[in-house]
Order: sequence, then C-alpha cells, then structure tokens
Amino acid sequence: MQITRQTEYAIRTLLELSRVPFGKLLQTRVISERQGIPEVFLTKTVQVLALAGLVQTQRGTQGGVKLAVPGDQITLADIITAIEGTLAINICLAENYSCPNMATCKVHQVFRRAQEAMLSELNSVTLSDLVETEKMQVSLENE
Amino acid sequence: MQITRQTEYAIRTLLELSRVPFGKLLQTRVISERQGIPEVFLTKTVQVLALAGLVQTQRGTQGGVKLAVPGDQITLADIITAIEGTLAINICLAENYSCPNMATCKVHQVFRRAQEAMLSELNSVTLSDLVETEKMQVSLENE
DNA sequence: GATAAATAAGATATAATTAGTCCACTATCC
DNA sequence: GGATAGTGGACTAATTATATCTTATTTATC
Ligand code: SF4
Ligand code: SF4
Repeated sequence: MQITRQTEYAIRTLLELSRVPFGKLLQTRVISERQGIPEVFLTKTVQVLALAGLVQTQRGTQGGVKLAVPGDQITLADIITAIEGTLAINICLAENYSCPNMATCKVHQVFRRAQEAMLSELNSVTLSDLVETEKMQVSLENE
Repeated sequence: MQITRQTEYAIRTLLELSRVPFGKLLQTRVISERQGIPEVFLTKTVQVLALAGLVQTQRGTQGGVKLAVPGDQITLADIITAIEGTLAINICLAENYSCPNMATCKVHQVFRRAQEAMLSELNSVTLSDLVETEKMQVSLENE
C-alpha cells in the first residue's frame, strides 16, 4: 500500500524540471545528482515518463529532459499513474478483474469511495502549485 | 499501491465472523471453504488478526475463531492496519523514516492529506455496517 | 486418561515485484 | 569525427508476497 521508490523518483524529477524555465532541458545526470537518485535507474524512469507524455527527451550534446506540458497541467496523480499504471487500492478496482462478489460487495464500494477521496486530493495539486510555494518562500526569506 | 491478498483474506474472514452471532466460534477450515482462501495460509492470517486483538482463537475440539470485539467496533482501516501495519501511502508517512526534505516538502503534505482522506473513508464503515446491509437485502428479498 | 479435533509456531519453498546495473547502440551538437 | 546524452534490452540482486509442511500444543469429550 505504498507508492514505489521509482514513483518518488519520478515526482522529484518532475519537480526539478518544474524549477527551471519551461522548455529548458536538464540532463538526467544533473537530476540524479541533485536528488540522490541512482543515475542509470533514473534514465529508465525518464523513459517511462516520456512514454506517458509527461516529459520530452533530446539526445546528444546539450540534450536532456524537459517537461512536455507546463507544470500547471501535471498533477501528482498523473505522475503516479504514469509510473504505476492506473491506481487501484484493491485488486477489484483494477481493470479486467472481476471478483464474483463485485456486484453486491459493500467492501468494494467502500474501497472505491476511499480511492476516489485519495485521488481527488492527489489531483488537486499540480507541479506548479508545488514549486510556486517554494518560490514564495524564497522571496519571503529574502525580504 | 494495493492492499495485499492477505488483507483481502482478513477482511473476508472478519466478514464471515460478523455474520454469525457474536461470540460464536468458526473453524478456519470452514472460513477457508466459504471464502475460497488457502486453508493453511488462512491460519497464519488469523494469527496476525489475533495478535492485533481483532479475533480470539480457541484450540481443541469445538475450537475455532471468533471476533474479539463486536463488529461495530471494527473498521476496514483497523483490519488493513492489523495485517499491513500502519498505513502509509509514501515512505515518508511511515514511522521512523526521515527524508531530509520532510520539514518543508509540499509533496509530503499532499500525500498526508490524500492518505487522511482515504483513511477517513475506510474508518467510516464498520463490519456491522457491512453485514447489516446484507441482512436488510435478504429481508427485502423475502418480502 | 486416551483420543480426536483444532489452532500455534516455525521453518521452508516458490513466485512475483521492485530496484538497480551493464553494455552496445543511436542521435545530436560542435 | 569526437564528445555527449538518451535508448533498448538483457541481466542481477533484493525484497515482499504467497503458500505449504511439519511438529507441537491445547482442549472437549468419551
Ligand atoms: S470481496 Fe469485495 S472487496 Fe474483495 S475483491 Fe471481491 S468485490 Fe473486491
Ligand atoms: S521528497 Fe517529500 S514526498 Fe518524497 S520522501 Fe521526501 S518528504 Fe516525502
């Protein structure tokens, strides 16, 4: 009942990308150093994010990774889903699984409500929200 | 990001126990048959539930398993916690883990809110609620 | 007290998932 | 053409989940 390390890595990666001007490339090496993420593993994670359409990559000198869409269009739920697939807190909430009890099972319904409550929180915050707050804090500290 | 099979087994086991009069013993064998749970594995699960104080076991002839407290005092969250330990959707929400960013990390805070939203749903329903509904359905069908 | 019924405990086995590495390759910029 | 940076696939290691087996221990009942 926990997100995986890789998902954490993905979140922190996207946060790093959100901290630079939109469109600017960062190398996975830089991200891995700043965030303490195993470098080779991070490249794998970035590929998944790219496949999910959250980042774009560019090879070669001066290459790197950038956000595919502005940070205010990416929520925490998007990131989790990109790495782990559709979120389901119980097996019967995942696609193409059918428990015989599903039609009447009250537990199933409670799980669905619980999951929706969680998702609604995770969907309510975008990358921009997360880094905006940081910027405000910095500017307050400088006053 | 899913509860384990064992947790599902635990829920279904406690539901079975809630369906009989409070204090009545059921054998793990009976429960495993009714719910299609591997029998030997179920005994392990029952032991965990007993350790958590949700059920009481009795050995010997006419022995079995029963609820340790009435069904209206056991929520879904209790059961999940009993099997999986304190629920934490991210590593930094678990006890005795400290990420360097924890103090200021906005993501951490969002995760906490998301988790609380989920927990509040899972805590809002007791075993009694779940089987009461069943009984009402049965009586409606008999009308 | 013998016996059969029932769980307890612990070791062990198997499978699945997660985490991470290695290496040869391709694209890009200069 | 050389340096740089991501790609893709195979591979390994570690951890967790799932399950079984075996031997004890408890207890009602005859
Ligand atoms: S018993 Fe209910 S909660 Fe469990 S898997 Fe089936 S539908 Fe889902
Ligand atoms: S970076 Fe934030 S969300 Fe991630 S582990 Fe640390 S405190 Fe938690």
